[in-house]
Amino acid sequence: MSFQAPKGTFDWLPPRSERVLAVREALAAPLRTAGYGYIETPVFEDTQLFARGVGESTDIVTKEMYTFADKGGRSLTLRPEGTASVVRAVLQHNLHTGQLPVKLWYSGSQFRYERAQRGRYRHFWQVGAEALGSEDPALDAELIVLAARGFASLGLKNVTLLLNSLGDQNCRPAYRAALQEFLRGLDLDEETRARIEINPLRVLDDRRSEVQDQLADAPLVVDHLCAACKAYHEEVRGLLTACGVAFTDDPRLVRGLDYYTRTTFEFVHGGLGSQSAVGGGGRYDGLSEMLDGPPLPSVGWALGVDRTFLAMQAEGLADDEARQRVQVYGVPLGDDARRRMFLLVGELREAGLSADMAFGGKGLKGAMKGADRSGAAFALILGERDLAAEAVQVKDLATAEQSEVPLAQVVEFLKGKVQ
RNA sequence: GUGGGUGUAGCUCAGUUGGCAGAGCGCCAGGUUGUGGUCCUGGAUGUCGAGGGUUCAAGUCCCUUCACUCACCCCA
Repeated sequence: MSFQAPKGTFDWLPPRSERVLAVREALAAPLRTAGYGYIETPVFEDTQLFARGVGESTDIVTKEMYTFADKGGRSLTLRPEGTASVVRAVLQHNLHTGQLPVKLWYSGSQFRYERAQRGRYRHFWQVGAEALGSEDPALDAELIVLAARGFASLGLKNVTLLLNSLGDQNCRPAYRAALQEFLRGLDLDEETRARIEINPLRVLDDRRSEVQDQLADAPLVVDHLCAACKAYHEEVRGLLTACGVAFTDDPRLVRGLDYYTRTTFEFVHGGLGSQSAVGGGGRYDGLSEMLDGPPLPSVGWALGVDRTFLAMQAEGLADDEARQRVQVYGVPLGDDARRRMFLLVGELREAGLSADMAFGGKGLKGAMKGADRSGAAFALILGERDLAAEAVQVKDLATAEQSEVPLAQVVEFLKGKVQ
């Protein structure tokens, strides 16, 4: 085997792929009921969009982007996340000049150049939602509730919601300074010391115990929120509680992208190997301006499709048993019968039944095996004798009962039997 | 970018002090020349990841390399 999927990528194969498709649909379904419109944006964008939107100091931008030059010399990057693209599209097409908020959802591939491990790949899939142009705690709460509904609809029981507020341009600078002062006094490696100056909040997110052990007395954002941010955060918390959505306050939750303000949240699960997040998001009131747009306070999230599937596997919700692929399976004997069966299978499909047939000139036994493996409820056996009689043998594969049905009536006959 | 583990049949994996390349599952065929699932019988499939070295002899020992995987960093 000379070719294989590129490093850090993988293929979804049946029957698992069908379940992943269903996961994607289930995560998106609540958004459709809440007035979110579907948006598709290019898989690649101007590199600067992500550099400015995601943040120059983030790991995503400094080392995880798939960046390449096209034949025109433009620097393009495969999207590492969806929000920057959506904001760019909204600004480009002036969607924000209509009624606000603009509510959009998307679903698709994302790319990050990382060392792959369980739950973390170079090519992965997200379902995302964004509500742009409105500063309303109910909108933050709505999105969180919709995500929680999506996970719940898949049967997931062990998804936990972590919630925090990062403050805004009024209160964050003072907090940031206080945190920096604290962090500078710690014993940290060079890379982390550099991070203190660029994005000190992310030091709080470090999972290494030698770092965490020193952070016990670190100043927390919650203690530095201004009155407006505090009130906003309380409102979000109150709405979630009223909706019956459980959450855990996590004052250390900061997330890795630079654009977040106020509300941040993460849905975590224990079944993802060393990863924990199945989804996450937050408010990004300043992003539009970073991308040369007008002030456009917004909130959004992205849920990891493949990570959600891992979580389902961990909870025993993703059995690999093959499903029924078709309802009816044709078993032709001989060339004349094969031509007639080809037409019959087409008629069945036109009539709304799913149907397949044996291909490749298999013998009867092999064709019957095919019928069995297709999961079909009925096999249609057609040989020379049946053609002469203008009839087909209809075999119930569960009971092994077989009856002869005139070819002219078999479609109606099966419509009555199946479903 | 850094560290650990693993590479043998389509899949999951055995393979002893270096001595004929194996099992289970799957696949194909036959038992049944017009009947699947169960059962019985038979069959095919290998660059033992790749390259080099030691040896009479290497899947096994040594070196190099590649891939996969898990973990760190970080994140969905």
